[in-house]
Order: sequence, then C-alpha cells, then structure tokens
Amino acid sequence: MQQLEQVIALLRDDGFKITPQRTAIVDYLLRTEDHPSAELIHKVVRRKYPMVSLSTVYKTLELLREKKLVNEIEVEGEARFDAHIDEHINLVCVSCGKIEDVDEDLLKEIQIKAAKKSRYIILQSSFELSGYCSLCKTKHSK
Amino acid sequence: MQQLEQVIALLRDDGFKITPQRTAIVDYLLRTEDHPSAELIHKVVRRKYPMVSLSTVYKTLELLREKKLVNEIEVEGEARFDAHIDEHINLVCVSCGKIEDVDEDLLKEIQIKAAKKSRYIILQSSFELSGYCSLCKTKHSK
DNA sequence: TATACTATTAGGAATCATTCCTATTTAGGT
DNA sequence: ACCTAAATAGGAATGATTCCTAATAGTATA
Repeated sequence: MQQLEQVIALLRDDGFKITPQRTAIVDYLLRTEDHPSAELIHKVVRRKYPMVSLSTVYKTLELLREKKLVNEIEVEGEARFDAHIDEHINLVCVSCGKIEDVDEDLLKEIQIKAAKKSRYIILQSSFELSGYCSLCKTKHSK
Repeated sequence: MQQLEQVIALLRDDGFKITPQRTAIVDYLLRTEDHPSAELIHKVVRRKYPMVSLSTVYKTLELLREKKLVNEIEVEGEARFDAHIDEHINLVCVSCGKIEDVDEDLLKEIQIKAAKKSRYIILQSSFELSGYCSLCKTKHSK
C-alpha cells in the first residue's frame, strides 16, 4: 500500500466520497506494521475521531479490500487486515499472536504451477504458516 | 488420513472411547472427497445416526484436528474439514465453491525458506488459492 | 456377565465477529 | 448556500462456534 494521498486520490477518482472516517482508517493502516482486527482499528481510530462507528470500519475495510488496497487474512476466527499488499507469506506466532510478513519469490512460482495442474484461473492467494516466533521459541524451550 | 480401523485404533490406544458418533463422523470424512463444513457433516451423519448432535460433531472434529487426523481450513467465515492431511494447496472456486487439493513439492521448500528467514519454528502451514475452476471459467468468459 | 466409574453426548443457551437496517448526516457538484 | 445521493452511527439481527449440564453409555474390573 502506498501513501495516504495516493489512496485518497484513487478513491476519489472512483467517485467515492472522502470522509474523515475513511481518511483516518486508511491513515492508520498505512502507518501500522501490525495486522489489526476490525475492532482494534476501531479502537485506535476512535482516539482521534470518537464518532467513528464499528460498522463504518467494516464498510471501509470492505471497500479497501475490493479495491485491493488491503489484504485480509483469517486468524483464529477473526479477520485481520494488512496494508502490505504485495503477495507474501504470513507467519503467525501461536504463542504471542504476533504476525510477520515474509516476502518470497517462490510464491509466484508455486501459484503458476498450481494453476497449470488444476486449470484454475487464480485470483487470490494466501499462505499462512504458524509456529513459534524467535522470541517465543526461546521461552518455550525453557 | 487412513483406513477407518487405523483411526479408530489410534483413538482407542490414546484412551478415547469409541462411540458410534465418532465412528460415523470419521467414516464419512474418510469416504468423502469433499471439504465439508461441520453442519454438512452433521446433516450427512444424521441420515444413518439421527441422534448425533451438532455439538458432538464439533467436539469430534476438534479431537480429530488435535490428533492431526484432519486438516481445517477457513472458507468464507466457515470452517471446512479435510481428511487429506498431507501438506497440500487448497484451491477454492469463487464461483461454484468447489474446493480441490493440489499436492505440491514446492510447499516444503517454501516452508523451509520462510522458517530460515524468519527464525520461526513452523508448526503448521496452509496455502489457499482462490479463482475460477476449469468449469466456471468457461461459463464466466461467455 | 453385571457393576461402577468416567468420558461422552444431546440439546439448548450463550458468545462474539460480522452483517444488516434505517433515520440522520454530510461530501461534493451546481 | 443548496441539493442529492452516498455515507455514517447505532443498534438489532445473523450465524458459526463454544459453553453448560443432566443424562447416557463405553470400558475396565470383579
């Protein structure tokens, strides 16, 4: 995902209205390295804009997802959002819940091979690995 | 996943009781090529054993998941279960909802690389691709 | 084979993320 | 400044999953 101004311009050009709610949500998503849930986004954005409702957060996330401006992954029955939209691998730590991204060129390759074998037209991919992160594996082994 | 008898023996050896409910659920999962939801499993198993409750289906699935006898994936906010436990790629058709498996040796490779880069200890992986299956892509292009 | 003990089950209530609904508000064009 | 459709707030509805508990039934043992 790019700069705030670029995203805003993209939405405006598509005829969407630029509201403070949308701006605040996009701004937060661009700044964070986290993979926040809708609820966390709501909580954080509320600090600056207390009037933002949870349903608006969901609607905005839906819009951003459709516009391919954010990526959505599922962790423990909860949607998590990610402004890092290049294709990548998500690593979920089962101990502390941290999620990291790992870029991986092999992804493209695997996707092409799978498409060939199956004759699917691939639209989206998500690759998730779970385990212990470098910090938690130390604690865990003690 | 293997033969019914093997799974049953495995559970028995672990001290779990072999109930008709568990047997029926495992039997269905072994026979189907589908990736059924808990509700579908419930519906199907009920034909033979009308007394089986949905909560028992969930409990049994949890047990099988813990014992690594089934794999669980998430499709559109719903858990789907798969007795095909070798690591593989799931292909979800966005049009008809069909889910196919594709074995792929690259998976192991990508997992090892990601683990090295991130220093995670990888416990589980899931790779999901979505798009149009061979049938739906024809319809779709018309 | 009958008994006892404990895991398991059925059934329904509770939970909780997400979606839906609608009156009110507001962004952006005129 | 005004108009109008789009967007929002707030709460209700939904639906998959989990939780709860009294009743039931595997299985170890005598």
